[in-house]
Amino acid sequence: MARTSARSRTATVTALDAVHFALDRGSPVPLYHQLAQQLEAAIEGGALAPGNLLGNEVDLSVRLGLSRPTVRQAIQSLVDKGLLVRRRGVGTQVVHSKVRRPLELSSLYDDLEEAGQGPTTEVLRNETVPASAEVAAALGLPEGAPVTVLERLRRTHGQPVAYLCNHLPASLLDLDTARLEATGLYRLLRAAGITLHSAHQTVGARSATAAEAALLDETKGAALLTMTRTAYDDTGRPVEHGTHIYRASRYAFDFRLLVRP
Amino acid sequence: MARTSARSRTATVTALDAVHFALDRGSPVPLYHQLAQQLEAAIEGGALAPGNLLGNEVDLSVRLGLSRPTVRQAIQSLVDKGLLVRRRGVGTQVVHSKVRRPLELSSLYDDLEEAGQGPTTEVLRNETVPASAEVAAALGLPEGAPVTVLERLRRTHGQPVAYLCNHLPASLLDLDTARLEATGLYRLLRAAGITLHSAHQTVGARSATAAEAALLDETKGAALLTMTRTAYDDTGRPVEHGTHIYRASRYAFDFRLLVRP
DNA sequence: CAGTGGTCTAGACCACGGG
DNA sequence: CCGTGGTCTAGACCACTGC
Repeated sequence: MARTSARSRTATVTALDAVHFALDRGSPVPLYHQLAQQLEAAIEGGALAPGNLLGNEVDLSVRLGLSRPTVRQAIQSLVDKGLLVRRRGVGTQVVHSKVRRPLELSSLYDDLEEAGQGPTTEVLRNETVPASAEVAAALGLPEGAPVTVLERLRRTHGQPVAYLCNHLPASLLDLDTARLEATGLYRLLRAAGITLHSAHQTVGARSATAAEAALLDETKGAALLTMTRTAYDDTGRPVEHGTHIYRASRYAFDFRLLVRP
Repeated sequence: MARTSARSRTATVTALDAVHFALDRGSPVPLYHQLAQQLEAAIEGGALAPGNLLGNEVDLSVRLGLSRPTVRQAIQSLVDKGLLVRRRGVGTQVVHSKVRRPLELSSLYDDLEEAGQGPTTEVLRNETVPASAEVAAALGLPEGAPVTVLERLRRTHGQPVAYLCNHLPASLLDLDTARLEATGLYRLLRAAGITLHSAHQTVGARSATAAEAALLDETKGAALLTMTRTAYDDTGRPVEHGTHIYRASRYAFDFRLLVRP
């Protein structure tokens, strides 16, 4: 009884009290993930405004019928995503920034899985060749090993946007030209059971050569955005090495960073 | 007894067996973090080669005198850093890529906290002005609110590399010109107790105007790398908005991405 | 089938921050 | 001081993988 009155006395009213959570213990999706999704929905939907306290973890776990570590795991995943902030002695609150929708790092796909408009891809080249020294080094293969070389031209609204040149170990998969024109390379890799895990990128700029200008419908000397990337699968094996050239007048990289202390 | 023999029978010999771990329960640094650091050192030092299995978590926790969740937390932190991979039914192994040293995302600081060479910074401007519409929007302030505007020229080896223009809420802190020339803006922010948490960046390219060319010792029309960034502190409040211009001939962004499924 | 990581529980004590 | 998150324990059962 003393316990109960103490709890009700100290229980802080939070915006979370009004939110209903539906947890399905029979679902194959983990409880902490269900909770995280519903918390995220509450934040995105405005039920939890920026700066709102979440209320302490113990009360929340009691209310939800979960253990505290499980609740913590859910909250932690949102902290990792940058949606929540924890403060010792204070509580957990919703982050203040308004713009946080595309917080998932998408820059890996920015140029491959497009939003909205209708991008088209023309495959200029798709064949197997011996690896050059540079490609071999990037892919961790011996020089001369067979690699698939891919050259593509990407357009949006009929206008060229980017020239993409990629190299992959030939043993990895067969790339169908028709499929490549219909979808992105990364989708094909994923469909082949290859899950990307990390990538190393270098982004620079330079002036267009005459050939590049002709290909991209620019004038010679126009500013181009360049990117070279090596992507690794979840075991750390190099899977793809690409050299991309973008028309700076029609493309920019847009991404978010999370600083992990 | 049966237990013991069973365990020794099933215990897999791993490269980890040879590694000595020293855990200090009296230390203020958490056990899981001590373990993570020592595991990382073992990997970086080569005691654990790429592809090596770590051995199961239960055995490891017994050997270290820790609970399994604690060991898991240590391992998870290295998985998050991209050093380890977990596979159900298989085990935890060291990732294959050789190049993983600068896996911490450093691109936020690439241009502000330099490596090696001796960069110098010349402060061209450091004053308080009313916020323009664009700056006010980026910083979440009313238009006309006082902001500190900062213009700097960065050189390495005596050659200009970048022109940096930054805006900060004037209420945030006082920026000492002398200190700005001696260290980076982000170091000053950190020293003032402001911890950066996330940032939104846009990277593009364009041709130099005559004025930009003169400032950066380029020729008019030369390719420039541009970057605009808004940085947020750990509560999600905008802290800084910058527009930077880099000489593409002397600078490129180099960074790593981790794909979180 | 046996071994692995994946998830979850029900407690405990500590360190920090604010009133 | 008290409430918060931060850390840690000692178990449990499940799902997936590979043989």
